[in-house]
Amino acid sequence: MRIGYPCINRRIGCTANSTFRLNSYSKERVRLAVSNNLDCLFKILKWNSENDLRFFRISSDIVPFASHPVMDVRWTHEFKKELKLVGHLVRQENMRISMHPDQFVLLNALDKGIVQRSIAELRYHAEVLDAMGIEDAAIQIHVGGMYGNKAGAMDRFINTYRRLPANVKKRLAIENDERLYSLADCLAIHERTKIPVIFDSFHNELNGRMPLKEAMNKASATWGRMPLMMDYSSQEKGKRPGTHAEHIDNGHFRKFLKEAKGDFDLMLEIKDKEKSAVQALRIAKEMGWL
DNA sequence: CCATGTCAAGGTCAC
DNA sequence: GTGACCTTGACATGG
Repeated sequence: MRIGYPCINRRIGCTANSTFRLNSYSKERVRLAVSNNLDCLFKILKWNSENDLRFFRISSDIVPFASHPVMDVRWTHEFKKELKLVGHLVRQENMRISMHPDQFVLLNALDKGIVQRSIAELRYHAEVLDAMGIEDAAIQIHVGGMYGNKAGAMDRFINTYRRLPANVKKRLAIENDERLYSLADCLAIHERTKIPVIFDSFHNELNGRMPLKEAMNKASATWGRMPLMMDYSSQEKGKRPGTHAEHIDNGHFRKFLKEAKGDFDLMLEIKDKEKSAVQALRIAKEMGWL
């Protein structure tokens, strides 16, 4: 099992997701941001490997505005060396990588323009991973909207998926969300497409509520010989249901690990990031998971 | 220098 | 049909 956290490290004093306003766009701003982001990403991954955290989500802001028409920097070319360096470290330290384009990527939108922009955004994510030479990372997305007809929306998702470029397709994974598409829905899409399903245990508690063992078994089966990729969180007390915890809830986490089964990599979607990840790692080691 | 409003992109739900 | 909310840090501006 590998344990990790998404995008941001609060301890080492740099960020790999710096961006700027579209209004302030210039070639120089892009170069400055990308240079800073790649430099910091390398430092974070280095810190992670030294702390035995071997799962990390690279921020979609690593190259700001990459899929926007305004982009006019050939960043894959200009930062070739730095991108390769990251990939080298990832392979050397046996780390697993994911990326998670946000809510604007909707492969099943009714509007063709939205679908086109979504595909462009996915292409960008695949280009980052191509340039790093990381073939087996996941680009994780949700199924999308319902548009008043879930079956139709799922059909549209599948049809668009089939037309995606190969470098996107080989990395795309879908994740159950907390309101619209449950794990069962994602598994149904897997049946028709073979897309791997990332299991989010917190979302499953809010939507679907498939028993944990069954959920993990079924999601695992979608990954073939690769370990299941999982997102984990717990409810922040006193906040709207669905709010991610500020700190890891030790009791909840131990209970989860007691029930969990199989070979999986775990991403802690908890707000204090590497702090909780370090603690989770300690607990998992205590309980004999690694 | 600090406080506050704002940020590429969409969808859903309550009213 | 309109506005709040999702979710989040940090950019950017105005005082």
